[in-house]
Amino acid sequence: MASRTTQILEAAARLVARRGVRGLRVEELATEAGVSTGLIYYHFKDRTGILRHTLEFINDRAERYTTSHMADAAPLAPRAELEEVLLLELQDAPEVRENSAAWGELRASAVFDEVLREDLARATLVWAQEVAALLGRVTPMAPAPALAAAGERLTALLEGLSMRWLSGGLELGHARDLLLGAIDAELARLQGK
Amino acid sequence: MASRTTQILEAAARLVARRGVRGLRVEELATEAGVSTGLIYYHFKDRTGILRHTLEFINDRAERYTTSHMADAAPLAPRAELEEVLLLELQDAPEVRENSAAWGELRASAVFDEVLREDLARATLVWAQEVAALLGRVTPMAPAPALAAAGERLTALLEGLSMRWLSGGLELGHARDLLLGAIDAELARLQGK
DNA sequence: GCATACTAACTGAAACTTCAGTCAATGTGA
DNA sequence: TCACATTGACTGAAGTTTCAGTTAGTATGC
Repeated sequence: MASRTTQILEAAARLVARRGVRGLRVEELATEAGVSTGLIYYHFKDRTGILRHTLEFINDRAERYTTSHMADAAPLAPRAELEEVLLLELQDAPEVRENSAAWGELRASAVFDEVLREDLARATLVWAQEVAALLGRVTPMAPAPALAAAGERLTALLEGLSMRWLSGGLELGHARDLLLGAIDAELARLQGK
Repeated sequence: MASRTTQILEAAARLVARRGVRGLRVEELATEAGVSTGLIYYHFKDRTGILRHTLEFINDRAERYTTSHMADAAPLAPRAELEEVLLLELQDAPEVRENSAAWGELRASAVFDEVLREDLARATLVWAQEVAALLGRVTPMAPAPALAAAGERLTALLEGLSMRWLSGGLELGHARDLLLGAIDAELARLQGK
């Protein structure tokens, strides 16, 4: 059984995905988590603290479901693995959608909230580096800075596509095709150079 | 001279860019617009109404802003023009920053607000098509669907980079380099095919 | 009996909304 | 031309609501 803290964070992630960071009310969070408002403040310093931990939680959860695939029986070819890791974020599974929505909200909120920035920037960096590492396994001869740049571009693109998908401007399948095209373009560039 | 309603909406757009949708205070809006709080409610039903009209206003302005640029008949080489149009959104000028921030807020809000979606999707489409047209002038032999896809990718990437820039996770110069790299990759792909 | 976990009820400030009333401009009838 | 009536734009303060955060007190396990 999940700890109280986890239970609250799960509810927060759910709520952020449903109502947005802007729409997250502490009292509503308490109801969603099935606890009192006081308990929220017992476990978290303040609303911003809730948000910061929610971001961390979402990030950990995303990492878990991306890396858990890596433990699968069949070891994939580097490129297939790269594609799978990136496409994982573009699926209509409730948890994935929730993660993407919450991530987008936190990104948008960080524009106006200093406190969220550092954690977000670090998480983004780690993510981009992971993608860069995967790219490196596909094109081992490519120089590190080029890999890093490609990793940043692919993750930034994925965020952009994800927002369009969630805001209803882009079909999921089309978003996936666009992302695959970008992977193709980046790899061609890395190999050609 | 702008009408009172427009004057209020301009102030609201400014404030949304500065403080975010959640940070928009009616009293602060009144001050920014140089009117009384009462007048806000004389012209708009309630806070939600202000927001709805403001986002619509931003959306219209963004659409006008991009398309008016094409009328310049700038004597630039196709590729230079393409780069200029895209890099326009990544500048530290107050007006650009305001537009980008407001657009990001609009995009994020649309995830939770049905009403905003349709207009947003249309503006996005127009923008992506404009970029596709510019790409087509650089690589006239490229098939239309490939151009359209590249236009969608570049604009989505730009949105993603813009958000990272505004949320403090990316230096402006680096964002510009990344975008130029993506243009390079897309053009290489269009020509190579 | 002490620490940890937890709740219900409450507080205060911030912010949304309303409203009674002012003001300038524009009819309108004699 | 002048007095009076009407209207739309507008103000600022009072009224009301919302919400993050607090507190006092209770249960539970060690």
